[in-house]
Amino acid sequence: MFLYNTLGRRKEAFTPLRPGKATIYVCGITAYDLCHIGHARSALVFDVLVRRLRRLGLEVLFVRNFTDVDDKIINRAKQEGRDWREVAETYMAAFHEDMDRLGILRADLEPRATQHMDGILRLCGALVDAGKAYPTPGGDVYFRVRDFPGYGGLSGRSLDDLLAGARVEPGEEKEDPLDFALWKASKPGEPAWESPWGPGRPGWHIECSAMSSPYIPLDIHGGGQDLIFPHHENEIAQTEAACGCTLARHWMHNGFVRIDHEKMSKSLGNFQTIREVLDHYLPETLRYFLLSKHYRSPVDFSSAGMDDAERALHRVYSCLSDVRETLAGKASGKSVPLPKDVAEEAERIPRAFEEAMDDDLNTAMAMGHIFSMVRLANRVLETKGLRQGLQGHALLESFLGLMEDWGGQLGLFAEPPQAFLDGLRAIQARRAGIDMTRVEGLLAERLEARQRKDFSASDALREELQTLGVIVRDTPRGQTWDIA
RNA sequence: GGCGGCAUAGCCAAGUGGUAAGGCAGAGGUCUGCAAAACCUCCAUCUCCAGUUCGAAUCUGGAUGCCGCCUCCA
Repeated sequence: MFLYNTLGRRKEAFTPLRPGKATIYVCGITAYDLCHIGHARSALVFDVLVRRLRRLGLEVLFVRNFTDVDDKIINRAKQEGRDWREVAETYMAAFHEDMDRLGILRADLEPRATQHMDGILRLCGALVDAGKAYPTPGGDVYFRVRDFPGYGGLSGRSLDDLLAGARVEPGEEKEDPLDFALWKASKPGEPAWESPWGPGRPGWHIECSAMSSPYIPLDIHGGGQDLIFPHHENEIAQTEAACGCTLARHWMHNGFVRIDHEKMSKSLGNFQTIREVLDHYLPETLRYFLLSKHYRSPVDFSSAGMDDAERALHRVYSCLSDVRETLAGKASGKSVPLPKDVAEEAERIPRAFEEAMDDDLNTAMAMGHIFSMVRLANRVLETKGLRQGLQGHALLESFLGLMEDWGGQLGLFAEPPQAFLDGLRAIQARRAGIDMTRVEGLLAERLEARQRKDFSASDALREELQTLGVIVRDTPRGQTWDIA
């Protein structure tokens, strides 16, 4: 499998340090608010990575932390007059709830910063003892950036570049503007832990160093692209300065979700929470939407894009439904050879899917192969002789197997097809504000008209339904419908 | 100002040297009582300019536009 490594900025063959095992650490959220779609994307990318590596037979240890003590949490707690711990608990629970709905697998370990204070203090102490960090009279501890030779390696910046943008906040007692805080003295009323430098709390970066240190060297360390600098750069400096070894061999960073061409973020206020989106769309639609682009590219979130995703999913699930129905019916048992191109495609596509997934997790391309497979299945379904014949039947059987495998890797297509299609119609109807009682009445009327073979009445009803936004379809098994 | 990324059809989106996957939308056809779905066919030379090469969307240089990081951020 080839993965793009931010360290070195190129695709590299991924070979875990210990054969057959992979250790992955991904930066999770700071628990101070509801998650938005950007968080969903990050979680999703690494969810698919883990699924893929497991599918390849690797034993994966997947760690995703929670930052549960931080300025933002403290501020939120102050605003709401709540305890900061309660705020953190609330939003960690919300994270789980939202991610579970999106079918994102739970991490094997979910360390929290507050549970790792010993490790954090040990790490700070070791860095201070080694002269790589220093306490200030005010009780802060800073990391000496200039003493760490590789600093800037991940983000591709030189110390001079960084100096131009560096600034010192009033009240900070840094030796050098580049230095960053490992430990912050607490103000009265703020969460505080005892330390050799007085009561304080950890800086953001050191938390991750402490939480990941039991597992280093990591095979893969991941997060959003906005974490490359300074978070991951600092994490590398702290961990590697303290232990003298490599923090992670492979760094993966997902691209942003944008709205109107701008990064979706809390500070810009242009975000949509996962919950808001799931009020209007099925979780699988969001999942499909996000996976239909490559994980390193930015993706523009829009309702038009989500509507497209719905139609695409509809196509897949309709096909799955038709295939299942055909397989449940009778087969002729006759040998009816597949058209040559169908047979060849059926041979080629599964390989192509694997290649796409192994090429830096190219889910967008993999999705293309899935649709090519769907077309093949539909072609077989198209002709009676073919779908009931031995070879066609076998192809449809293997199609279902492949879709289960592929869907399992992407976290898609796992619903019973009819249930999915029903759910899709329901949410679309709700979104369009369609009066379902009325629709059902008209559908019943039309059914009767058709039984009477009164086609003009039936067609009139179909038109009426159409103006309501409902498309009616007549199939060998009767009348079915969809939201336009 | 420093560093980095992106620019592919009406929309979304793959494709890193060999002549443009896939989805949505559109046109024509098959099927259908008529439709719809499905299937078949059609629909781009890849922002611009200049190079390298037998050959470039893919490499190099330049231009233009957009975005990100440099401050909390997935």
